Amino acid sequence: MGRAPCCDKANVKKGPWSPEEDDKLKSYIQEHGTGGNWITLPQKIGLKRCGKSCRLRWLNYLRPNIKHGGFTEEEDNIICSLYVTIGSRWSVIAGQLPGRTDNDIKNYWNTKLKKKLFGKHRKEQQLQARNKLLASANHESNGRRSENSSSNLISDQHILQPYCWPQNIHPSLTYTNQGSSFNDQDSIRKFLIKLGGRFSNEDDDYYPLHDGGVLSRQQVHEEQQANYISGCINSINNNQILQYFSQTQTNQYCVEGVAGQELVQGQGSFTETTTSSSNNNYYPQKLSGLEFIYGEEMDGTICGQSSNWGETDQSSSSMIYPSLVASNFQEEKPQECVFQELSTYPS
DNA sequence: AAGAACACCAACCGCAGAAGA
DNA sequence: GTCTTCTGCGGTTGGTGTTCT
Repeated sequence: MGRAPCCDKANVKKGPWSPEEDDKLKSYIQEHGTGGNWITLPQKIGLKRCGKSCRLRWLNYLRPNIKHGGFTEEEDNIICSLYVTIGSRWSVIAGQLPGRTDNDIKNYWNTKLKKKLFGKHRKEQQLQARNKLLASANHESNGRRSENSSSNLISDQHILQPYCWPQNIHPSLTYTNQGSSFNDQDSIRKFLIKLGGRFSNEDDDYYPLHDGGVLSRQQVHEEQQANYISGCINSINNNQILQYFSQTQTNQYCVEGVAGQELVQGQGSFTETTTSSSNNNYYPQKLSGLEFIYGEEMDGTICGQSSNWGETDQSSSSMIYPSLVASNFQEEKPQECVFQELSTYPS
């Protein structure tokens, strides 16, 4: 059985709101509140609008103390930092910026901030990578002939400089493994707490579960990494990986956000995965909006999983991504293989 | 001056989770 | 426990304005 529509779509007006409609909605809500039911609200005030549309209009535009445009540098920094940490959770990010709406921040990120931060940088990187590839190709054609050109291409690419996240996004957010870097979960948590303390109690070393239980930070850390890796390599189950964790040092190259996001990073460069919060699995998936870091032509292969992000031409991509190939795993020492790759990339 | 390309942003859509019957 | 309804969220679309050729 399909879900009933929230409104009669034939009888609702779409498109831009008129000043009259704005006035009706604003004055009603200011006088009576929403009444806890957006669906019936438009009928009450005689608006031929969908309840969802009214809600959106109110939240994004009519609500008092809404700021539009004119983002400050400090706000830019906060948005960037949070995006790196928690991904595209615009409502959470908006919660840290009073007067800003998630829609506004989302638009701002997609249209301006992304380009501001990476546009020029990326072009330079791509040009550099392309030149090196050309030089490498010339060298090959003049000298030795490769038996397997594709594998050599990949290894050559690994020599190239990968995309680097700008170091000046936020003073407390760096990608080195030294000093006050953002290289562990505590740092991220402290940073988020500093921004507003919405995420957790500073003294809290335990993560609440839906069933009322708790997980220690270490347990969460291990489970997330295990889920992540098992998501990469389907043939290895979580328990095997957790077992590995219990026997070895935690991999220091996995940096987790509070909500299961991970930045798998190396020295001054990183690759990114995000997780599906909806089903509590920590499987990598597309992190929308960061293709510019990887390169537009990236084929969506994350740790050996292809996720059909779009058409690609791998040979033209200047993105260096640490590929954890499943077949490697299925051989003799699977766990060592993945951790070796993670911990040594990029060399 | 005109058309194309690009940028911006308000609004829509569909999905998932929460709440209630 | 199941179904329905509502809310909130993030991704996407499409209209409009601006810049480029």
